[in-house]
Amino acid sequence: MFTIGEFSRITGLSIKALRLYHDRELLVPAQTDPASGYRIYSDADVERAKVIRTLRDLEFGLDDIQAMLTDYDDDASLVSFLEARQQEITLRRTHLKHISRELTHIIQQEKEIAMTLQSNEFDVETKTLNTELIASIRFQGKYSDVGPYFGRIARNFGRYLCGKPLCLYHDGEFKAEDADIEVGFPIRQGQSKDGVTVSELPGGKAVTLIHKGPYDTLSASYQKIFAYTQQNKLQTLIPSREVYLKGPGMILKGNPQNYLTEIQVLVKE
Amino acid sequence: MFTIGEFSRITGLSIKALRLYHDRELLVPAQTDPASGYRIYSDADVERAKVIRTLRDLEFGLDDIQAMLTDYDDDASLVSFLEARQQEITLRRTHLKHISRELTHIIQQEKEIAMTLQSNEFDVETKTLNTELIASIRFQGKYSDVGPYFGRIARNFGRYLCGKPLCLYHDGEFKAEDADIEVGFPIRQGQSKDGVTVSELPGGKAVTLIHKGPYDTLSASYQKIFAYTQQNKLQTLIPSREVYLKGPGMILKGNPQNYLTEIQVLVKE
DNA sequence: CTTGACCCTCCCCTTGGGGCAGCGTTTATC
DNA sequence: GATAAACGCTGCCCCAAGGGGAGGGTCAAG
Repeated sequence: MFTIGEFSRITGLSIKALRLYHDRELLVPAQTDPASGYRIYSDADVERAKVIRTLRDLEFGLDDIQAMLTDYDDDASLVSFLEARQQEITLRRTHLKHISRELTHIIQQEKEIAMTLQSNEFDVETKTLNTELIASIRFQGKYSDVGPYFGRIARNFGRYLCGKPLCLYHDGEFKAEDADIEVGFPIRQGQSKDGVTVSELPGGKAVTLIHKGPYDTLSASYQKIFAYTQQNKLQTLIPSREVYLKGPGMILKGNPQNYLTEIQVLVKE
Repeated sequence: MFTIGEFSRITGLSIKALRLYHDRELLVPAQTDPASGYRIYSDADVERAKVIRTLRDLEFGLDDIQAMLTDYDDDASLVSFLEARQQEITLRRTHLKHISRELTHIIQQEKEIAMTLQSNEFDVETKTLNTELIASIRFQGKYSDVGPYFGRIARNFGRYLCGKPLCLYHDGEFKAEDADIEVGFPIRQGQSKDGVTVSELPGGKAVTLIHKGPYDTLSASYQKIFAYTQQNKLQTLIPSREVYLKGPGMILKGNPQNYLTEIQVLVKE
């Protein structure tokens, strides 16, 4: 016969838990001293407590445990309970897996951006771009209309995205109203569908500059780029490209002063 | 401007949740009609609500979300939060994985037993046993001492177990007190360690009988077996074996009347 | 007799809302 | 203008499985 403290140490169940189980009639001590109210547990109670602990470790609810202990005396009859629990846990696990993947994705994105921020001095550079596979939508409209198009591509190709969103400007001049804009994402693979075109974006020699700040100050960076191309007698090609290295985040909108946009202009070699 | 009901439909957050977030000052509506107390939400509130929803979908707590929205305006600064959450989720996932494995194990065991129960008529049979790799402990003592030895083997070889527990009786006669008993489990692989010996249990022609009932009635089944061997002029070998197909379950003790024990006695061929 | 360890009951707290009662407001319809 | 349906408000209790603590009784040793 054990006091509740001893019993707690034996079974690994907290005193609070034991009192709760007594209340719920899940584990009623063999005796209760009527005078003092002290609970006195027996060896048989130890057995039952161990069973309860096992089931709690499997994260069954107290009500389930109650039912299992009341109605059954054999593991075989518990199989349906176990299978139900198994299924719940599987569901929960896949859900957590999704969350985990999502988090990993966001974290990785942010880390890449942090590296770009550190390593770059935001000067005009000349580099060779690789040909990329992109999923894109081309439309006529205003720049501010791009949001939903990005959303549509992301929904259709979410699993295959492998880079930052970008815009191609097919006009040779600036147009506020009726611009010929193509929005897209680099993807690993995929087929055109639902109005989204999968195509190869050709690479080549390009003059690039990373612009830091809100989108409405991009023109200053364009000026730098074109100053550079003229100075170096480079002939620019259209479409020009903007790669949105860091814009509004996955969660927060962020400070536009910290947005990073790489402007890429292909030039004749 | 939206009423709480409209806002709820827009954001996918329940009215109850919205009122709670207001209480907690996590999402305070743009205005509150002083006369009626009606909450009136703005477009800016929609943005904030979406952020909150995203974070809730990642199963952040309201307090965490509060902190994230109060102190930061950029995803980059959330990375430490995200990583902490990531780690919690990983922990939780591995825990659930353990539970899931445990459940699968129990369920599978019980299903095997259920099949044995259906397909067998509990008659004396002659069959050929395969050689098995077992992890075992041999000791001198009483039958009732076996429990802890099984526990020790299971702890050391838990991952490699691939069959039912068994006992080998090395005495040629019945001994109550100082029997020479070897307890073991079939395993897939492993090395001797911590007093547990890994060895090959030789197979061969055997006379077997599945005994149904508590262990103290095993003698009746032994009697049947030896009656059979004598009748068929078979010479029995020691050690004899008991394989505990169904004993006390992983969770419940079960009804001893339903215990199943296969007695195996090798015979000379 | 005291002291410290142990035990009791009772109440509040946790998370993220759900449900309901009781009452007020808005809006459309008659 | 009246009325009813739909919508909104606050306030209270509820969930699971205990944890924390207050206030008070009990037990064993010194």
